[in-house]
Formats: sequence, structure tokens, C-alpha cells
Amino acid sequence: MSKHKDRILHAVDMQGTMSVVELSQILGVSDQTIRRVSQPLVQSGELTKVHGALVSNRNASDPPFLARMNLNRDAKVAIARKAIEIIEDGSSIALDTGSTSGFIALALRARKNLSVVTNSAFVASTLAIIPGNKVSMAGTQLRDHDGAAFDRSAFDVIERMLVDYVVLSASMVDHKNGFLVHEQCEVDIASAMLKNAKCAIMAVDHSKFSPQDRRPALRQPPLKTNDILISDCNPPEQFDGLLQEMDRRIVDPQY
Amino acid sequence: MSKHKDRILHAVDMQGTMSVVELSQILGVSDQTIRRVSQPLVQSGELTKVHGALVSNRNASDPPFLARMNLNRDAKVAIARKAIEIIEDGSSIALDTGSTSGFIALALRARKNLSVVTNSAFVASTLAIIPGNKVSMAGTQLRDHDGAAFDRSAFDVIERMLVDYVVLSASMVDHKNGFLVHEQCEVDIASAMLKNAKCAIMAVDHSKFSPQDRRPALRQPPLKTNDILISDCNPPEQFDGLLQEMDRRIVDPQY
DNA sequence: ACATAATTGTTGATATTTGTTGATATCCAC
DNA sequence: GTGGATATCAACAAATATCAACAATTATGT
Repeated sequence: MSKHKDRILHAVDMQGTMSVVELSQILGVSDQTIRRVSQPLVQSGELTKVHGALVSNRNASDPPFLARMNLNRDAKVAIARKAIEIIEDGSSIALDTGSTSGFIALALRARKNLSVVTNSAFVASTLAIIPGNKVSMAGTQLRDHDGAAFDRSAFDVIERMLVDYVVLSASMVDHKNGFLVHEQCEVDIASAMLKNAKCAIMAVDHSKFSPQDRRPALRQPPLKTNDILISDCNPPEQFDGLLQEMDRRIVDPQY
Repeated sequence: MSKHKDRILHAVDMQGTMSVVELSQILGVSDQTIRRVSQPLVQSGELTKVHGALVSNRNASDPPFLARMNLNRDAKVAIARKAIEIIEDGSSIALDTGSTSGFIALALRARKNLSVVTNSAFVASTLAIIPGNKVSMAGTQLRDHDGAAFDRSAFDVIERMLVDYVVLSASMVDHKNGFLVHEQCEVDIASAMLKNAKCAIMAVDHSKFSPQDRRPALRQPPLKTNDILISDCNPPEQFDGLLQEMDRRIVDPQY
């Protein structure tokens, strides 16, 4: 077993896909070494090889939630990196169930002593096992496409927790109607989380500023003046009205 | 047992990974000695060996729960394989919070239309995102070392679910006292799960038949005649009395 | 004190990993 | 298709790590 194995797997899984030279630069070894070390990983099916790059196997054909985790992965990773600059050790946070929140949860493993409430089992299990964290899983009955709960008890748990930050996402941003999602239950959870939060962090990648195949119809609750928007692009001008009150943090996905 | 054992373990765990020569310098012994002393640690799964270095199994990126998932990994994978031969598509299952149950959950991703109840966030999130599964997460407040819940609501959820199988584990098997664990709350959850289950599957790897560093003191509830024991070794004869009623399924870890 | 067992360092043979090189294969734009 | 850029592969040599065997040292039991 090579000492580079874990780092390669981790890097590729985080990014979804990574070129061989990129990996060789990050690990400080030659490209040939990357090829050699990754060969058994490809053979055992832990990674897939394409010309010039390695792609993660924790994706694609797999379930919808993981599939969405791989959509615009670079942007989401960059957004997650920015989010953890804002959220310091010891913060209390509520996280919703979006795939962007999933990435932020992965990145938040670098923080300590967090108090977390979430209705996503993925987020909960990611952060619960970090020593020092206090994690509350809100809800019981988990939805199969993303492992999130929206039952009565989810609201009970969320409503009794006061947090410094709430991390929210949206399926689309509309310049007239604001942040939109597909299901009412998601709006309800977002409202409950917002009510108890000092500051909201809305994380949306560039794709959310353009129309979607299936247009979401439901409005997230309005955000307040000191709330934060994190995105990987500058929103087009028509969004200026909508976003003018918000503190914008734009990140470059090419870190 | 060598006097260097603890210092090596401690040093490697602190750094995550350490080269053999580095260790030999710190401890003031030859590199050969480090190799010799670390060999049994590698064999027992407390450390992992790579060319030139030792890597910790309780790395910063792999918090405690996943670290335990690396202990006797092969045995647990083999046990999980056997378990999914027993649990067919469409079954209802309760799973406890042990690392062996974690492996069984990973293996159960190959099954469909499962009804699952568990108080482990890791198990819940692993199985929830498989389309067709119905997963209930029992409990709210998650313990940090394994992401499991033992609060009032955990029992409420478990008690209202009838299942075909309950998958249980133990920290140690004692030929007089049966299956032992460290904490009363684990026994309570096991009792609640057993009460509503048609058949119990007790999964224990070979290491559980020998005494542990920290001896567990609490007895799991007794099992019934048609319950199933899965292990990777034939239990020593002194366990015959204890296990005589159970259906034993022994698997070969060398798949 | 003595014999025995366990631990350790040294040595030289062997194995593994790695970067380099040059030949070949693949991709992409035209 | 062709050509140029880039990626892959095989082979080699240098550096490094491992292993087995033996001798020296230290611990243990009687």
C-alpha cells in the first residue's frame, strides 16, 4: 500500500475529477508516480481512469443525492471553502439539506466544537463524529432521495435551537421572486431555521442564476440586511435589486 | 508486549503518519526495532504500514468511529457479506451502532426496498439515499464518538417499529456472562430493538472472544433459539454452552 | 550466580519506490 | 484525414526501505 493512496483518493473524491499532472503537483511527485500508484486503485474499482485524469467513483450511476453532489462540484467545493472562513470554531449552525450544504459539512470537519442542527442525515453523520461537536439530527422519517427529514419532530428540534449561522441553499434564483425551491417542506424548514439564526448564509453556485429544466415554484423566506451570499460568480445585473442588501462573497472556483 | 508500543502508537496517532526513521530517532532506537515492534500493531490493525512509514488508523480525517471501522476490517467485511445473504430485499431491519453494523449497512446498499430503523446517523445516512428504502432515524442528540443517539425519542421510534431482523454487536463475548458492552444505554437500545424483532443477528469478529483492554461490564439481553451468530472464527469450546442454541454462521475472512 | 530468554543493533542481501528518458499512443483543431 | 500538443507506457538506474541472520546486551527465573 502506497503512502500516497489516501491523499489521491481524498483529493479526487473531493473534486470529482483531477488531472494527473495536477495531482503530481499537489503531492510533489512525478506524474509517472501518480499513474503507478493510481493503477491498483483503478484496477480495484476505487477510481476510474480517463485520458489525462482520474475521476471519482463515488458518483454518477449512484443515487440522486450523490449525483447532485457531483453536479458543479468545483463551484460547490470553492463555496464550501469560503463558508468555513466565515464559520469559526465553536459556532452554532443550522444546515439545510441541499448538496451544497453537504459540501459545507464536509469542509466543516476542519472546525471544532460546533453545535449543529440539521435535518439531513448525511450532514449529521458527517459532523457528528468529529470530537467536540454537538450535533442534533432533526426528524425521524428520512426521505429516500436525499436522506432528509421533514416530519413534525424535525420542526420541534429546529425550533428549540438558537444558532449563529444558518446555511441555506436554493434550486434557482429569480430576480423578481428571490430564492426558489421545489418543495414546500423545504421552505418550511428554512423558515424555522431562519427564525432562530443570527445570520443566514445563502450558498448558490452560478448554475442557479439561470433557468432550470424544472422550474421551482416556491419562495424561500426573504433574507435580511447582514445576511451573506456566497457564490462562485458575480450575479448578472438584474439581480442587483434582489441582492443589494446582502453581503456578497464571490469565490473563484479555480481557487 | 514491548515498552515502545505505547510511545509508537501515541506518536503516530498525534502526527497521523510518521516515517520509520523519524520514529527511530525520536525513540532513540534503531529503525529495525521500530519495524519489529510495530509489526504486531500492524497485524492487529492498530496501525497501518506503508512503505517507509506507519500511518495512524485514528487519523484527523478519520475520526474515532471510522478509526474503529478499520480495526479488523477484513473480518468485518466478511461478516457483512454473510449478513446480506440472510437479509433479503424488502426486509425490515433494526441496526445498532457498532462498527460491524456500519459495515453491514454499507453492504446492505446492495439490497432494495428495505425498512430500516437505527439510532446511528452513519447507518441512517448510508441507507437513506438508496432509492426505495424507508429509513427512520431514531433519536436526536448525537453522541460525538460514533454519531449515535440514545435519548428518549430514540426509544419512542424504535418501539413503534416491528422488524424481521435486528443486527446487534458486542464489545466482548464472555463464556459465562454472554455478550457484553460498555454502556447501559447500548443495552437499553438493544433490548428495545429485540422486543420488536423476529430474529436477531449477532455479529462479532474473532477479537471479541478474547479479553479486552477495558473490560465491558454490561450484559446484552439473552438471545433466543433461532437467533443467528455470525463470526469469522469458530468460537473456542468454552463458549459452547452459551452459544449452543444459536444458529452459527462462520465465515472465512480470507474471502 | 548461573543459565535462559527476550530485546536490540549491525550487517549485507533483497525489495520497493521513484524520477528520467525515449518511444508510442491519444486527443484536438484544422 | 494531418500535425502538434499532450498523455501514456516501458525500461533503467539511483535512492531508499525491508528483511533475515547473527552477535551483543539486557532482563528474568531459579
